[in-house]
Amino acid sequence: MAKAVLTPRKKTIPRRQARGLRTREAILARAVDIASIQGLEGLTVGSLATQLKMSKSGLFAHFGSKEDLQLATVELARQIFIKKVTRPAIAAPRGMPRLWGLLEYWLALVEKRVFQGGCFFSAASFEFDSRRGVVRDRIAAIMHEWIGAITRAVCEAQKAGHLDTKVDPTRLTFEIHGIAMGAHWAHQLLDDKHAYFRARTILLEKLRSISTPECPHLP
Amino acid sequence: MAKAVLTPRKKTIPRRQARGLRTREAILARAVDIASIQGLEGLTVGSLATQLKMSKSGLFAHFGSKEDLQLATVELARQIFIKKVTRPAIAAPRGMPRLWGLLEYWLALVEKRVFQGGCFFSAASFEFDSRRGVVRDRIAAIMHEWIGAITRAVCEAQKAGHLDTKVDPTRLTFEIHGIAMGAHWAHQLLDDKHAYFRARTILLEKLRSISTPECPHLP
DNA sequence: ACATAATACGAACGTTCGTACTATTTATTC
DNA sequence: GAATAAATAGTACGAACGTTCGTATTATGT
Repeated sequence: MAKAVLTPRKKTIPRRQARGLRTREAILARAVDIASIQGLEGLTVGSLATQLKMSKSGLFAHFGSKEDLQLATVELARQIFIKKVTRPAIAAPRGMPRLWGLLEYWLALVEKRVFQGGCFFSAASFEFDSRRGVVRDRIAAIMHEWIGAITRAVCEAQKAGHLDTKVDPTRLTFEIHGIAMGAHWAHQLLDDKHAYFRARTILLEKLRSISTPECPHLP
Repeated sequence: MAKAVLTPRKKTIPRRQARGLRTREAILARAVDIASIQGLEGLTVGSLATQLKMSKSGLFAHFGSKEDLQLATVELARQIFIKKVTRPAIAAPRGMPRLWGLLEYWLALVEKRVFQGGCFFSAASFEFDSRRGVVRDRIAAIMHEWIGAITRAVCEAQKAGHLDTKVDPTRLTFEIHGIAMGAHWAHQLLDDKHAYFRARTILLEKLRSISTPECPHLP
């Protein structure tokens, strides 16, 4: 249970080359899915090795510790999130279109089951929110990043004259984020088939109700 | 790993008496706290026994299996939730006061850290939403119950003439629930000190905006 | 009081956990 | 093609996992 927190990491991991990097990728790809289903603690070296038809030791050699594996898994999940949500959204012009892009791609991410077990970060958030250590810190940092991205999009929408400047960006972000997370929850746990439709409707109406006449068309 | 799903539970647990029930209560009280921090899977027989200065076997004798322990833990969490949220809220008169009571007591529950690790059911929801089995089913059923309670309160508020009858109760519940869950998330993971204040403000303004002139005073 | 049942314990089961050390196989480099 | 380094496998470890069993201790009912 108590990790060797004091002993500095000794294990030397060789500088990986093409092949090593490929297997590492394969491992982490699987790890992200397992973690999204079983949680980052439920993600075990043994099950991961079995599923990939590798030996435990061969797999483990790619990481210095389980904590490293968790960290790397979180990192890949972040990359996927950026690729599927943040980046496509940034392709849209600053202002309301970009803000809506963030939300739409986020909802689509979970709806399309890019992570087998629903929203990776919602699950990880609630799994680690009462723990300590680098994994929790990293998850929290990424979520700060995400909240920051939404808040920034709101501010830009105000600067672009698409959104009423009287609304508090932090507060709006809070609302938006809660509703989207509620959609994930209702969809995953309660099998609410209309969860995403409802979330979209609510978010769209919310945004419309505070948008200016100059705001570009919303879907 | 693979549970004996087919074999019916054989283990005979004696009909508990005063003493047995007392220790069982003590076990479960601790279990709820551990589970709210470490999750229902992270809740282990060994750690539970150590913390209670009991033997593993003596503790385990109170339950037929770990699954039973988890189930009993969930059940106690539900009782606590009912005691601290549902029941006090029902003391308020039907309509808007009762609806607001549900929300206020719910937020207070987590703010006052009744469960050491934040919101027990939000954590359990995201931990089990991609699994199968009786534990998941029970959690989902309890959450359905809870959503039902809010929805009913909304309907009553409409019948009482406190709330605009044009609003869709299911949809309003969806919104409300998302925002409250977002508050738990922001508070627990991001250490957002204003999370509950913000959530209250948002919920109150939301309710005010759709309340009728006949609606009793909101806080 | 004595018999019966409830309660708790200690020890052990087989399994899996994360991790470490040593081989062996597979690439790369000279 | 031999030397070197990377990549995987093999084996073993101590601890913890859930669970079972036999036994001692405590309470209850007669």
